[in-house]
Amino acid sequence: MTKRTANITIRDIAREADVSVATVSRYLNQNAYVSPSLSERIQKVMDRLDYVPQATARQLATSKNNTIGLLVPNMQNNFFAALLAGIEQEVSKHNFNLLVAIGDTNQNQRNQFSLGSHNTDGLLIFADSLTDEQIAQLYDRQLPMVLIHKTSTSDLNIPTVTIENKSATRKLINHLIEVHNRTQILLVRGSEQQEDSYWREVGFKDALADHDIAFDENLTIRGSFDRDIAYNAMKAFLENPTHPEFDAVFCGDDDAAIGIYDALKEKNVQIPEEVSVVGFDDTQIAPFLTPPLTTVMAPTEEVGRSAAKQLLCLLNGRNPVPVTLHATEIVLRQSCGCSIHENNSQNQGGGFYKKVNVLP
Amino acid sequence: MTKRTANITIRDIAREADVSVATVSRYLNQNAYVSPSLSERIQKVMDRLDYVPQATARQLATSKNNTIGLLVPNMQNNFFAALLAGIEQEVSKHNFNLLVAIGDTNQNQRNQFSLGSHNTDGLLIFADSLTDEQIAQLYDRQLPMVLIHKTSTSDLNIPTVTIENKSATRKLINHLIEVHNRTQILLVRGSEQQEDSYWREVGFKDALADHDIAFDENLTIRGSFDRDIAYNAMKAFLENPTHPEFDAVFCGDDDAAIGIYDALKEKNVQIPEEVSVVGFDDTQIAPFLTPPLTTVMAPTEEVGRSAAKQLLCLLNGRNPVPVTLHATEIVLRQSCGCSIHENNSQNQGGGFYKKVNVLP
DNA sequence: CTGAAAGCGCTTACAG
DNA sequence: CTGAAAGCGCTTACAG
Repeated sequence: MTKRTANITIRDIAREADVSVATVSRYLNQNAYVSPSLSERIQKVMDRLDYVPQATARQLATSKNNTIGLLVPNMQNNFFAALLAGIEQEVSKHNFNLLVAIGDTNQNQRNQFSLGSHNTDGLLIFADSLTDEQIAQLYDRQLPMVLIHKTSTSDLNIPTVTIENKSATRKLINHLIEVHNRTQILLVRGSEQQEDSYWREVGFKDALADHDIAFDENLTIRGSFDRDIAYNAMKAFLENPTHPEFDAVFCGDDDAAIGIYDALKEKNVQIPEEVSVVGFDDTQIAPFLTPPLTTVMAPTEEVGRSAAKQLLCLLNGRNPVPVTLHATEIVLRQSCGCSIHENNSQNQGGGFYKKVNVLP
Repeated sequence: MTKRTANITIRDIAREADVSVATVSRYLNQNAYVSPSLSERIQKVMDRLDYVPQATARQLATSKNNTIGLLVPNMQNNFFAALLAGIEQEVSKHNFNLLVAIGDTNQNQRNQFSLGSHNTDGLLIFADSLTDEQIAQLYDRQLPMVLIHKTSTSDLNIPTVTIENKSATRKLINHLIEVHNRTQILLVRGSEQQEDSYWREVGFKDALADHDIAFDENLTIRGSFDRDIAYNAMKAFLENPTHPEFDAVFCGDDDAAIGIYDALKEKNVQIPEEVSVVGFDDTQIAPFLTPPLTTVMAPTEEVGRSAAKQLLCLLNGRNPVPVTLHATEIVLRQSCGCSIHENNSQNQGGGFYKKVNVLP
């Protein structure tokens, strides 16, 4: 066992500098005037002894952890890295630490979360990492929280940071209908609890309604935001001899789109000539699919940053914004049927717009 | 300020259950026999008061943080999510917490790291997140550490978990030479400090030597493991009217390959007809490039898991493996010139081998 | 401006 | 098997 050498403590510093521990503490935290001569003596000793204050002791004394926790359901989906990057940036800027837990993994027997008020000052909760009951439980314990891509049930008062799903989807589907004359659009549903799926579906239906197209339950499949599930669902759909005709697919998200592409290609369905395909998120991979995926750009890193900001707000006793809704924009690439007149077909990973020439 | 309600403590439990705090503590930690009747009383009170032990107090008393820290230089590169997933999995399995810090962000004035013995029991350090001096400094403080994709300087004794770079690269380049008759292969160098780059370059040279091809310094460019840097370097190379001819590019890693693709396509260089391109890592994006990228599969999630394992080993006083070298394998897709006889060209994100038909 | 002392909420020898 | 008490390393009223 790597026994840690007896730590040098604030008491050692105090003794060597011939001051009280209180003074050392004050110098350390810069929260009270300490005379220059003492300051200098203290600093010298700290340098000499290579002193680092013990976070735990400070936390216990102040009952602040200086740490926030992030809870995500898994790490599959492509945009997690972006979310984390945004969060970490903001969190470390304010000298907080970031504890990360992946929901799936932490199904403790005792229904006790690995992250909570015992080890964090507050939690960032992504989508359905936690059930509503679990969230309510933490809320009862007064744990500061911010929800990401999910709004809190109406009786609770938890700030939310999410993206505009509905109108972007509507615009995207309208593009399919108006520009590419698609009318039989297959909807790949996300998981039911997922709020993003819900609003995307609403936007989808709005677009149909805009053009007096009846929503057809037969033109839906259950896909979740998962590549393989989407692949299998699409495959099953295509292999059903009585499946209705369709001329486009709205995938729910980009990861699902990957599975949809595979299933379609396997059956030699041409994208976009026979069937337009569109996704949502504009993850890193979208511009690299063949054909490049038309989708909706979600500013995920920004979402991460602003969620962290809201939580920090809460921790500082300032009033957070109840709902932060980040704007999204459709990104036209070729999978909808649009064509491109530049030849550097890949140099735009970041979700930038392309100069497109719309072809019906 | 969301004042936390006065916490219920072990003392409350003890009082209500009419036992001593020592007994509650023992029951909590299951580290000494507590009679069934007391146990029951304690459990009841804990349930009733909804008690959660305060991690900080426990940490201070035991001088264990039950937390390990992960340091990464940035989050750009695609494989970070996989690494993190592997680490979190292992760490949470052992009921440890995971603190994440991104190196770039934390350049504190005082040369004090946000992660260290003051808030973690040990550190997982990815590649060159820290300088050798910084590592040495932490080592002096006896902080348990494991290096990932980097070996420790010979005077220190820090376990390393990394991948086999050299022989895989050699095999990859030999494939280019032997199967596709490439002889003028451009080397896109990674950053100098990066050990992966170093060994890949050695493997590259070995392959040339295998075929008595002289290594040509003019056939190298400085690329780093970064898409944009690689793009610009490749572009500059191509625009130099006196640039030497080349018939293949070894990109250093997959991210760089993306930039190389862009630069090549911009100049209408056909991949792989005119120039073969190969990468390293087999990140999620590799099979989706056009043409799909031939590369080397690095088991990143596994690397994460095993790094965490070694650190946990260290923390438990058991002897860690000094160097864990994970095997890698070349993955043939089309960018080298191989062709494929299946039509589902994308349904293999995970880095599986394809059934390939080798064409010279 | 500085210090002595109590306290944060646990754990763990030491007794019995 | 259980309890009383000291201690982990800080912070922060309270005095002076």
